[in-house]
Amino acid sequence: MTNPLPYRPHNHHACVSSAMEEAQALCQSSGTRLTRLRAQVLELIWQSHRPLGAYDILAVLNEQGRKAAPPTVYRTLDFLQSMGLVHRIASLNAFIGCTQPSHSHSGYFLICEHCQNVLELPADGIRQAIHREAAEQAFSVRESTVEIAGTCPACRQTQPSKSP
Amino acid sequence: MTNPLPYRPHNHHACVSSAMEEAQALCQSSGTRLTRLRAQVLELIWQSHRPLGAYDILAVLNEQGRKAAPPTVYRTLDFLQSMGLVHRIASLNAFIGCTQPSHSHSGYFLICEHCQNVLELPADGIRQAIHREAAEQAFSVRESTVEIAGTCPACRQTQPSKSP
DNA sequence: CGGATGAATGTTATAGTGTTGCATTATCAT
DNA sequence: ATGATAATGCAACACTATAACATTCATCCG
Repeated sequence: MTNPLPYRPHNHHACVSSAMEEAQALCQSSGTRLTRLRAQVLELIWQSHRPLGAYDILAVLNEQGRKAAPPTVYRTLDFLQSMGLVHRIASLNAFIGCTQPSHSHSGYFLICEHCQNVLELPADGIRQAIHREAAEQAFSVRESTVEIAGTCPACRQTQPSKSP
Repeated sequence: MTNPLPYRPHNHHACVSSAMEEAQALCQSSGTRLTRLRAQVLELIWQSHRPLGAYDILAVLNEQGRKAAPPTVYRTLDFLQSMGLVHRIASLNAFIGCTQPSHSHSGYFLICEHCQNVLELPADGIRQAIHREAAEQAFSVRESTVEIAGTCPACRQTQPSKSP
């Protein structure tokens, strides 16, 4: 029904393993530990290019034989977020792997409402616009949430129109 | 402790009543009904320039003698949102009055993490940047969520620095 | 007026999301 | 090894939101 891969085609296996390697390196250099649980959760998230809910992750962990309860998942997600390895998408109550974990940044997302794929944007233009508008209000920005819902190019072709 | 008024000073009573009048007019012209309950909820929201949770609203309604349960509040909020009279702030699970109900638009918000006041921006610059970046990805935008958390000018003066 | 109709609200129950607090286990440096 | 610290297990709970059905309210038409 919906495509498990992002609409921008790529080698998914390579994409996951390179993300895992990058995560490992990041944790080493920061003196934190990418434990088995954390790696497991990160990999789950990366295997899906669409956002996963905390309870989705929980269910998979339990299928995999680990006895996990909600706090386990949320703590793990907190860690991964603090490392910049995953982002939380507030409008979906869900989590997605960060494509640029090395750079500290807020996430800017294009969310397809048809196939649920999410594309993370570098979004320098948006960031600049935000800081410009904030500056006009003398507001100092800590973090910005930008979540753009709509239709990705692939789905627009498949479902070209909804007009009556 | 925290200031119940927005950091941009204004005549709050007038601001609330003009919002209520505008809401009344909007509903009349669209053939919908601004019932007592709906007006009550909208006024509650407007009286606070900070976002209110659905259960905050519920509590006040019950204090005011109405026997309300969650669906009552959520349905009312759905109506007010569909009229563009209030916005939901996803990152806070809370609701705030819309300052431009006549224009259809997404909300762009500056959220002060210290005093909880929220300022809604017209944000043409941000909107343009979003559409430009989306267009580059051939993504068609339906709705965008922009929620900028940080410190408002008033709070920056009060709590000038958190650096050690 | 009075009944029919549809919109709005009341009511009960439940689903979904996230947190607190404390017990236990694993890891690491001495 | 041992003691300190980080990570995970576990139980209970708080907060946010929706489903399904019953009742009340407003309006329109005869």
